[in-house]
Amino acid sequence: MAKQKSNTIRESIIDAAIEVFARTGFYKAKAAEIAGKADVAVGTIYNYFKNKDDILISIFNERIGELTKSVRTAIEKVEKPEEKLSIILDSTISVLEHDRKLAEVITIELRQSNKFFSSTAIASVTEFLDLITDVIREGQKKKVFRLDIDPRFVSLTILGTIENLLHVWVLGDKVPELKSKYDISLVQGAKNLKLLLTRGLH
Amino acid sequence: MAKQKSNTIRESIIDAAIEVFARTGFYKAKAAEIAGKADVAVGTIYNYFKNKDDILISIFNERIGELTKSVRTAIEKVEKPEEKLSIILDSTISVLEHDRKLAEVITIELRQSNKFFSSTAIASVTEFLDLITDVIREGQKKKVFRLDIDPRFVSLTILGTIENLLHVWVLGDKVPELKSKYDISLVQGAKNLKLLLTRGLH
Amino acid sequence: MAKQKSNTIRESIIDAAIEVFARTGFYKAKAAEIAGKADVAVGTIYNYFKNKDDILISIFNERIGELTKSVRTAIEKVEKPEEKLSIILDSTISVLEHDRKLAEVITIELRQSNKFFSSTAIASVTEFLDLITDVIREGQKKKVFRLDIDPRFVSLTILGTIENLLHVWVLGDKVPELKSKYDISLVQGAKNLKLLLTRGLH
Amino acid sequence: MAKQKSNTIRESIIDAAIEVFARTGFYKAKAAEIAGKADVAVGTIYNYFKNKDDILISIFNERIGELTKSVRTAIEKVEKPEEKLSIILDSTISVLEHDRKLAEVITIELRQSNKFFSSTAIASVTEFLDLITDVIREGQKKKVFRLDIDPRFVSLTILGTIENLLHVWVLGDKVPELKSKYDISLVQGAKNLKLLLTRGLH
DNA sequence: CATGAATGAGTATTCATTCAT
DNA sequence: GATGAATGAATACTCATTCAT
Repeated sequence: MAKQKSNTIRESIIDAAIEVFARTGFYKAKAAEIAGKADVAVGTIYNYFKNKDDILISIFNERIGELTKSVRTAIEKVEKPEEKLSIILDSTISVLEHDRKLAEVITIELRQSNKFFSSTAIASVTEFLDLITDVIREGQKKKVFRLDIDPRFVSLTILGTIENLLHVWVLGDKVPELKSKYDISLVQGAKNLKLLLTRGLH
Repeated sequence: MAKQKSNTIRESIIDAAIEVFARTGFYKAKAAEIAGKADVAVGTIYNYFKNKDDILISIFNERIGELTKSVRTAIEKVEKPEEKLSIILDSTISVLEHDRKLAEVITIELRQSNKFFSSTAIASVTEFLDLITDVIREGQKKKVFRLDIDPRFVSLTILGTIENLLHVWVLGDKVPELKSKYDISLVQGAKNLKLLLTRGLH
Repeated sequence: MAKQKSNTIRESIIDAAIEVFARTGFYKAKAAEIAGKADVAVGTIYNYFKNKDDILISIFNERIGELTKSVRTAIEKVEKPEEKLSIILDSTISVLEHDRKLAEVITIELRQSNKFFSSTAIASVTEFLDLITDVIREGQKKKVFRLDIDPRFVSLTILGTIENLLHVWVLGDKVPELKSKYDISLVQGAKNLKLLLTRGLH
Repeated sequence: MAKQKSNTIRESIIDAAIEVFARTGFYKAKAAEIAGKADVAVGTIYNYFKNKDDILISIFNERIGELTKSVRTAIEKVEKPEEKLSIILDSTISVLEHDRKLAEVITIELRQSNKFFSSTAIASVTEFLDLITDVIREGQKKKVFRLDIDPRFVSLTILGTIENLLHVWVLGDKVPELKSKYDISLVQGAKNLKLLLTRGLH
C-alpha cells in the first residue's frame, strides 16, 4: 500500500517532468514547476530522485526500456526476420505516436544532460539497437538478408531515421518552414523505411 | 588590415567556442573559458557575438553552410543522380572526418540551444536536406530511382544515418561499451549506406 | 509562528536595506551586503522581494504609509484646520527626527530607482499630499484660509520645505560647508514654516 | 579657433548628456549613447570630461551657475527686496520653463551621482540659496520683512517649492495620476508662491 | 515520508574607461 | 586632438538542493 502510493507519486513526478522537459528543455526546466505539476512539494522530488539528471535518465531508461521490452515481446512469436523488422518499426512508431511528449523528450532533450553519457542510459539505447542488430544478423544467417551490409549499421540507420522523423514531427509546430517542406507522418515514414529496407537489404 | 584582424579575432573565438562546447557542453560552457582559449578579454566576445546562443548558431550556420556549399560544388559537374548521391555521401563524410570538433559540435551540442529552432540555423539544415532531396527527385524524374519512395524521406534517412555514425564515432572515447559494440568508421558507414541505397532506391 | 518568523526576516532585510541604501546609495548598494547585514543568505532576499527596486519601493510605501497614517490619526479629533495643519507639521517632523535612516532614504535615495515613478510609490506621496490639500480646502471652505491660493500648491510647498530641511539635516555630516551655513534643526524649521503659513494663508 | 571648435564639441557633449540623462537616468545613461547623440567618438568624451560623474557635475555647476548669475544680474538694478524676490522667482521659473531637459536633469537626476555631494556642485546650490537668503536678510534689515523668520529657512522653502513644482511638471507625462491631481503650471506656482510669501513674510 | 523556506554557489553580460593608432 | 576596438571588473539574480520540522 505504501509502495503503491510511492509509485503513484513517483509516476506523477515523472509525468510532470516529461511535460516540463518537453516544453521548457532540460536545462531550463525548474524543479519547482515539476513539483507544482506533480502536485507535490519540491523536496518530495528528492525523495524519489537523486537530482534533476536522475529524473531525465530515469525517464529515458524506463520508457525506452518499456519500448524495447514491448517490441521484443511483439516479435517473439514471429519467425521471419523480415516480418520481425516490420513489427519493430510499426510498434516503435506506434508507441511514440501515441506519446508525443515522450517523443519530444527523447528527441530533443535527451542529449542535454551532461551526465547522460556516463550513465546507464547508454545501455538502454544499446539494448534497442541490439534488438535490431540481432534481427538483421539472424536474417543474414538465414540468407534472407544480404551479407555485405553490417547489421550494426542497419540499426543505426533505422534509429537515425526514426529520430529525424520524430524531430520533424515534434518540431512541426515550432518551425513552420520545416513543417511545410518536410512534413512526413510517422506512419508514412515507417512505410517508406520498410520499402527502402525491403529492397535495400535483399 | 583592421578587417583582417577582426576576422582573426572572430575566428579564434569561434575556434575556442567549438572546442569548449564540444568538451563541456553548451550549457556548461563558460564565456570566460572561451575567452581564455581565444586569448581575448571576456568582453571582446560580446563585440562579435550577441550572446552564447549566437556563437553556437553562428558556428552551425557557417560550418554547415560551408559543408553544403562544398558538397554542392562537388556534384555540379556530375550528371548521373546515383553518382551525385555517392559524391554527397563521400564529401560529407570526408569533411567531417577531418574536422572532428565540428562533428562533435554538430552531433552533441547542436540541440542544446533553446533558441536554435527559432533561428536561421534551421535553414542551414534544410538547405542540406534539400540538396539531397533534389538529387533524389531528379533521379525519379529520370527514372533511375523508384517512384514509390518519398525523396524527402530519403534525405531524412541519410541525415539520420550520418548523425548516428558521427554520434558513435564521437562518443567512442567516452563510452567504451558503445565503441566496442558499434564501432563503425565513417568510411565504412558511408560504404554501407551506399550499398543500402543503391539497391533500396532502385 | 512561521508567519512571525517570516515577518522578522522581512523586517531585518528592510532594516539592513535602509542602512545600506542610506550609506551607499541605491545603485551602489550590493545585495550581498544587505544580506550580510540582515544575517540571511543572498537568495533569501529574493524570497521576500522581487528585486532591488522592490525593496526600495517597499520601504518607501510602508514607511511613508505609516507616517501618513499616524498623521491622519493625529488630526482626527481636531476641529480647526489651522490646528490640523500645525499637527501635521509637528507629527511629521517628530517621526522623521526619530528615524534618521528613514529620513536619509526618503531624502537621498528615493529618486534613484528608475521604476519608482511607475510604481505604487507615487500613490504614497500623493496620499500624503492629499492629506494636506484636504485640510487647506477645508480651511478655505470655512473661510479661515484665503481663497486665492491653490491648496495643492500649499501641499507642494510644505512637502518641498520638509524635504529640504531633511536634506540639509541629513547632509550635515557629509558636507560641513553646507552645515555651517544652513544648519536649521527640523524643529526650528517646523516652527518657521508655521509662522510663514499662519500669516501667509490668512 | 581650436578653442572655438573644442568648445563646440564640449557643448554638444553636454547637450547630448542632458538629453540622455533626462530620459534614461544618470546610472543607466550610456557613454556610447551620449557620444552618438553628440556625434563624436566615445573616447572624445574623455578628452573633455574626467568621467561620467564629471559630466553631470559640470552640467549642474555650469547651468545652475548661469541661472544664479542671470538672476543676480536681473536684481542688481532693483532696490526693493520684495521686488527682488519677485524677480528671482520669475526669472528662475522662466529659465527652467524654457529648458525642460535641464529641469529634468536638475530635478530627477541630480542626486544620482554618488560623487555629487563631495563635489563643487554643492557650492552651486549654496550660491543660489545664498542669493535668496541675502535678499531676505536685506529685507529684514530694511524692516520690510518680518524678523522672526530665519532667512535661510525661507530660501529652503523657495527652493523646495520650485523643486516640487518642477517635479510634478516633469513627471506629468510619465505619471498621469499625479498630473491629473497636481498639475500646476510653473507660472501658476510662482504666482502662488508670491502670494504666500507676500503676506507670510510681512 | 512530505514539506517548503533557506541556502549560496555560480556566471552571463554590461559598459565605463583606456590607449594604440 | 579624435577615434573606437579591446578591456575586465563588477554583480544582481536564479534555482537545484538541503534539512529542520
